[in-house]
Amino acid sequence: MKKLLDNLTEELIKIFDELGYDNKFARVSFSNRPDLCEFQCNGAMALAKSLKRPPIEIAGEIAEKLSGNEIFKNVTAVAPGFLNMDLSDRFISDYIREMTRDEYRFGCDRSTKTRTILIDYGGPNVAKPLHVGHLRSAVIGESIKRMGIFMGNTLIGDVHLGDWGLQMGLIIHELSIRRPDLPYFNQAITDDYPKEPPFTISELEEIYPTASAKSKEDEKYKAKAMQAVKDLQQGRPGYMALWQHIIDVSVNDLKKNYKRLNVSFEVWKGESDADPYIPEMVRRMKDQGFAHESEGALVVDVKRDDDTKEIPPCIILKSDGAALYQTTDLATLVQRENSYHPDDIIYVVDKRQEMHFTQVFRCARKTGIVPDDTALHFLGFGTMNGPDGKPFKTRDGGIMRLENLLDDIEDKMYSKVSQNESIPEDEARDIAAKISVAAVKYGDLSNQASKDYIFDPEKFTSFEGNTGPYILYTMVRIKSILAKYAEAGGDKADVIIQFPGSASEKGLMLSLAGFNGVIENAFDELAPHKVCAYVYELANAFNKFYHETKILSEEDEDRKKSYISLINLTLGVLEKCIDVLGFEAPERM
RNA sequence: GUGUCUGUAGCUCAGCUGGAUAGAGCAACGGCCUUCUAAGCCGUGGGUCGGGGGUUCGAAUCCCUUCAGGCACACCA
Repeated sequence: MKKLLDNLTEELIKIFDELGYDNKFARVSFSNRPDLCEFQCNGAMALAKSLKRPPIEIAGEIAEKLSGNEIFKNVTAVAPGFLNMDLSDRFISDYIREMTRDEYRFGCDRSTKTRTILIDYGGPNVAKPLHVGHLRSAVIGESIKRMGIFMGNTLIGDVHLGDWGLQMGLIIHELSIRRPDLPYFNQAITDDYPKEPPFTISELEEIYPTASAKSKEDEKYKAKAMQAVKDLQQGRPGYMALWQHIIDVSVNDLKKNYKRLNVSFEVWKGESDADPYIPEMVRRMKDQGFAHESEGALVVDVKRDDDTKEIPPCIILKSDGAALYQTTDLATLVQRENSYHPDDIIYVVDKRQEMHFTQVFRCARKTGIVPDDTALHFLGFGTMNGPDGKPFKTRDGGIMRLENLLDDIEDKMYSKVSQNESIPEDEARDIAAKISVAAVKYGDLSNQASKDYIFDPEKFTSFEGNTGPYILYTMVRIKSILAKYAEAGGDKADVIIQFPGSASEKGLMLSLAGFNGVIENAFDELAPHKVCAYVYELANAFNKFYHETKILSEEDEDRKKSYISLINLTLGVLEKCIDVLGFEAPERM
């Protein structure tokens, strides 16, 4: 379905062409002065100079041509040269009616060329709990993934686990001290290891930091851990089996935590999956002359003449011959190219890693790991700060677990929801969980991803104004009306859309009509906050309409049906929007 | 030091492919529940858009400069 503004712009283009004016100035936009008009075109002012005529005259000429047009009404030229116009009642109601016929997409067409897009938005380490630092990547990435799918693309979300390297050696070594009796450490045994893991997730979460601390104080301990890594990489059976247990236990726990946030991944690949590609990749880089030695390390130069700053070379192998994280990320690209041939790869990672990815991207292009027609996107997000403006911490300054953060928010929500005594406890728990997710995700997503933002639990749980709960509340109101309508024997599928009967009704219609443009634009720009802004505007438009309009007590049956159709569409669009943002609304609250 | 991002109401943030009187929310103050959920709606007060130049008919938006803050700058990830 053609976007509203495109429809209008096309009308203007016709006029501009007739008059012989450059039609690039014909663009129509939503008015920035809703008190004066609904839409505007500023082209006359831009044209004035080249035409050497007063802008108001040009605008007047266009307005003249538009009189009698079926799409517009109240077209006026205003000093110094604005062209103001409103939409005809017929056009807007026709447009809305067409939206209601498209009950899954609401007039938002799929992209003309659909792509396979790989999105990397997890990055948790195994054996370590998710903490607040993992929140943004998960929330933003999930939303972009959902937008991409809605636009008709194939999206592959990859969690990209940190499941390789020293951390694994540390755990294995620490475990070998605590439980030397385990069969994994007995080299005589090479098969038939126990199916059950020898630890729980909480034990694992304690072992790792303990081992990490020991390794920093004790050189010998560290050396042994590094030896364990080497043995693991060479495929020592006991270690491989143990490693698999660590992964399984961790992944299980991670899935549980992500699920709470409505976040899921299509693939659970990790650094270990990239590891086998490293030797071949490095050899090719050497053979093809891309890599050379510098200060003992193997590097690929990635600087360019137009750089505004010095971009250091991309290190492929350290001077001791070991791979490092750039190597792993490059090998991951080899693996992704191999497995999926994506058209786009999007990294949703902390913006502090921008330099690293600049190097990796350039190196991947230069060495042909990634073909020229594969787009690499770096979507860097800012830091989540506490109310004090500094990185979010627990009360005593430690790292806050994501789980604990969500528990806190959920408890506060529950105490609020449970004040409504008509709601049984189970349902109240469920509602509180839904509102919490909405509060947290909307609070995050409504900020531009690239900026730092302040996460204030008090603010997020008070939920008045521009918040997730406000959106949910609006939706619950609509659901409640629709339920009562159905109880009284009405059928919301019986769609009638009449001409708008009030300013607030037309306002709601205009807001609804913007849906397809907003989603398309938000995905193009990888900007979920634009969906939030839209959802808020739409909820406002509905609440204003709701306040002024008695829907169920309307006596004119057709009028009532029209209202029902309109609010049903509103609910559908809101549901689609929050689905794309990654949360859902309860039936009541 | 170099680069980069940010600076908009008391607070938290939109707006930044240049357009009319710079918008929301919170906080403050004042209205609106015998009627579809008041977690709502309506209104009032609150701004040198960090400062200074420039381009333009027109600048929060583009350019230059300056101040303040964050972040990154090859063998950690």
